Amino acid sequence: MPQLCRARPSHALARSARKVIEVLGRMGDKWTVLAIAMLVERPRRFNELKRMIGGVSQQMLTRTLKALKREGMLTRTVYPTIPPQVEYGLTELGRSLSVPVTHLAAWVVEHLGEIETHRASYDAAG
Amino acid sequence: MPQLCRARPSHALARSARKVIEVLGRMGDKWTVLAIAMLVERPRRFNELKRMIGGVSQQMLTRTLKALKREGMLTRTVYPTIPPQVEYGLTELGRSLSVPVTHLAAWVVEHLGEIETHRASYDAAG
DNA sequence: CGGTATCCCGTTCGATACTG
DNA sequence: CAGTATCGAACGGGATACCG
Repeated sequence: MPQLCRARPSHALARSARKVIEVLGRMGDKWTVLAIAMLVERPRRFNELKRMIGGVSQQMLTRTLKALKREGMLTRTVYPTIPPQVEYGLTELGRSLSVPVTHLAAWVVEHLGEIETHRASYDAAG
Repeated sequence: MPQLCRARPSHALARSARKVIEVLGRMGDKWTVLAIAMLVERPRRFNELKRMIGGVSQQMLTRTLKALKREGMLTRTVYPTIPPQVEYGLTELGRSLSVPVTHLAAWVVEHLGEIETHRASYDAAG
């Protein structure tokens, strides 16, 4: 693990900063994390994902999946049936990413109450 | 830890999804992660952070720090000297967040080459 | 079914200038 | 030094309609 937790962690991060935040930015892409999370269990079809996530437009889901495929996070398998089927699944890279992402998501879930308390008191009093 | 890695992880995530992705979105906020990373070592002053991060506008850094303060991730200490000094430091909450964030950043650093390879071949051939 | 194309609005963000 | 104010440019992202 390229030293991030070593002597001067900030510098190690700063060095690869641009590229890292770019990829990290994708995690913030509203749907990326959810899409990955939905696929941890098993591969799923397009509309299946759309239903599960809920509130995502067809276009945004398409964009998200395409971006993830571009980065080698998931596979896209087309079954030339009628009507056509397209199945998305995590690659090994995507599966490996899902680990730290899940941990981060777990942290958020765990501390959500605390965060909202802070927000409330900040907004109320400053 | 509200079950995220249990039987049906996707559903557990989907339930708190909206709020989680909102907070997770902040991680994607271009500079949030970097700001947190820069403060892991020790508290720092505004322009010190600005210099370290590099490429961030004064306004965006202000916004980022304000948002993080609002969520209780960091403290803001004003020393009424002339010229004024303002020091930012991680709270316990922020420090606890820095753990999974650092892991995720480490994952990105570790797999950056792989990701870029995928992107290149995707862009070249499709 | 699983997309792509088009339009259009709100927000984001950088640059610049000004304040305490 | 550490902000706030204001202004455009760029982008994200929804709605809709159409294609293979």
